[in-house]
Amino acid sequence: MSEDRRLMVLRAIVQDYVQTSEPVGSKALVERHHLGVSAATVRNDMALLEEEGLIHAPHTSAGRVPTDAGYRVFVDRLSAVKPLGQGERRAIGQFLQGAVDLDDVVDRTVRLLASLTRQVAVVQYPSLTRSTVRHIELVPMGSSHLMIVLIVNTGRVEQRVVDTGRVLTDPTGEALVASIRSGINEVAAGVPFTVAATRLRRLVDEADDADRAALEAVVSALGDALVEEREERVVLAGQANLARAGADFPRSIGPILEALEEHVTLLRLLGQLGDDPELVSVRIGSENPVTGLQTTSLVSMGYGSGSERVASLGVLGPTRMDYPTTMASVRAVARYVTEILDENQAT
Amino acid sequence: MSEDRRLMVLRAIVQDYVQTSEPVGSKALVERHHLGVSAATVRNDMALLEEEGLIHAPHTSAGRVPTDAGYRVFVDRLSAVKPLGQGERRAIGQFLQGAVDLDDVVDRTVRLLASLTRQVAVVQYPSLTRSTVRHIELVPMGSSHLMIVLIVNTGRVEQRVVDTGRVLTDPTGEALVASIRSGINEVAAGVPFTVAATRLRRLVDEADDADRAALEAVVSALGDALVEEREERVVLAGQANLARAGADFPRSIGPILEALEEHVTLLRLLGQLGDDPELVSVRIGSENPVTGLQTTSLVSMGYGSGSERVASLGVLGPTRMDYPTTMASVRAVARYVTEILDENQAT
DNA sequence: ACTTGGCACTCGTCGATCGAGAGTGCCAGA
DNA sequence: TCTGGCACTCTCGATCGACGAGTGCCAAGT
Repeated sequence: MSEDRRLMVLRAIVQDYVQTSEPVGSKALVERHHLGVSAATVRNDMALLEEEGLIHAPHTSAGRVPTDAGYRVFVDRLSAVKPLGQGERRAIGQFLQGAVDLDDVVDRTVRLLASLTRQVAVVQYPSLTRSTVRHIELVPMGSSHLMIVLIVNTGRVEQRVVDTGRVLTDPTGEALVASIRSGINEVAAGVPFTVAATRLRRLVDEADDADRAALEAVVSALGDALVEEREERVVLAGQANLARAGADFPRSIGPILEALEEHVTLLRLLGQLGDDPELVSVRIGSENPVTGLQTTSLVSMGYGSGSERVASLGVLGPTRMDYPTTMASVRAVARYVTEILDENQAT
Repeated sequence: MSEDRRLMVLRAIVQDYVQTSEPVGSKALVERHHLGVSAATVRNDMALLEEEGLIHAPHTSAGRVPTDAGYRVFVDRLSAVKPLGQGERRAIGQFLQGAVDLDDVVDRTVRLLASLTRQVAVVQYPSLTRSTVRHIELVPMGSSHLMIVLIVNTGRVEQRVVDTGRVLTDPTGEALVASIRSGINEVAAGVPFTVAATRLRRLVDEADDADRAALEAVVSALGDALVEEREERVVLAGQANLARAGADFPRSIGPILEALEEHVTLLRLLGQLGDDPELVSVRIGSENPVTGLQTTSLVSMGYGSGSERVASLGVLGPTRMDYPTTMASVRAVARYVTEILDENQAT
């Protein structure tokens, strides 16, 4: 009857199984945890847990293994996110502190996360669409080409080259470039991408006929950059950790590696977070819609400037993972990266 | 005695083994290739080849398998690089043509190479140190900070933020920024990195005391960017192909994945090319100095603007690979990428 | 109404044995 | 120098049986 004890048993099973990676039997359980009841009682509880679909026996005479649903209950009701040790927190800070630009921050973050959790780490680049324009620079190239450099508040830089169809090297041309430069920065600097895109379009409509063509070329290239999908990028690290945990994957790790190369679906996955951005999101095994990742769990969290989450990062591993510790690491790293980005962004 | 025939036998062994991935015996050989001699004769040749260390029998009563040295001879003396089919060439062109900036070129290239060869592809970013400065832009941020944007002739962009320690928002400050901008571009634009670095340093020495500090801050940040090691980056794709070829790797693919995450050593490896930049370089198995990659072969080639090779790309796979086809793909892609970069660079 | 010890039963694992098949090395003859 | 023949070796896969872990259920205890 005691539901409480049944959950204690579930928790014990998860913990033991995570540690030993072998199906856990009733006898081993009562030996390693002081549950205050006998093995036979535990067996009865196990039978119930199996009926509820929380655990499962690989074959008649082996111990029990948690199902995806079992891990779900464990994560939701039976575990607390372990705070990280002092040393680890300091290590995170030091490792990320030395980053020199945004690429470097992302690079260091993903490696840090991989080595901390010993799993595959995934970090999404801060998304442009939710970002703001910091500055747009125009650099003449050759006689009629302009290189457009778009600088984003997260520190990211995008560039494009366009042909204006006009000679820009004479005084008139130089004046034109200067006027376009100041014009677009006036309406777009400091403004979120979506707003900037519409304002720039309006700017073109209002322009003199004479300069319209050149301005139009610049704005349309910028528009591409502002909405472009390619901007959504992810970086991975720690794939080797999959091989180490090879025994956890029934059908070899090939399909998992394949799924990891589909950056587009990975991004979609990372984008689906829970409601509360301060919370770590966990997707377990078959909860996961992506083919190939259904034997894995994804622990992820948003990060980025202040309360606005601009991107996500996370960790992917076997469903048999140490959730409390992994969740702690992911959360700590996400918070740290957010801090770093805030500092860099401080105008 | 006939050395020629012995080499024919070696070639046949390599071809069959690559295709079937099973040790090849004398009988199978005479059936599949018309060598004009009997199985017994082939056996004698095999015994000699084994003495020379070119082939090797996994156990007493199995067929023979080429050794690393055997593959070496095959690559050097027994194979011609197969030209690619018309369709493939066109596919390469189309796939790379749509690239929008340097990141995109590299990204597409690595994916293309991976899917073409069905192996792990490695592409090095065009190295900065062998590149030239196209333009340097300065963007004020806040009251005393400057963002420095360095634009490289390959299309790459680097940026840094420095604190000049001066107020830049008043007229004096704006003039200072303008003068620094024109000063550094005058000496550095269009110039190779190494030269630019020394010229910039001289510029600082000659500056007025009043503006020296601000200029110095800018130049020292630029100096960092010009020599920085982080600039050396590689991108990978196709790791999943390792898993597919899993049977080829005696000790699981873990160590290989680990080695692939050591970007620094990967870069060193890619940097070691043969003398002739037009030639594809092949490093086979144990020829490879990196721990973990000694069961793999690396097929690589330099690429980049015109005759100056600025970086390398390649493919990593099991020693049992189809060398002629792989070499053809690598060479074709390298040439195409070179072309694309040349176009983009055309001033 | 739970809990507990006991016991029969089920299966998967491990190791040994064995036969089949593939391939070799060597020899004697052309 | 090549060829056919033949004895030998070694791996691979299947079969078998003992072993052990773990369960499910039952009857007795609290």
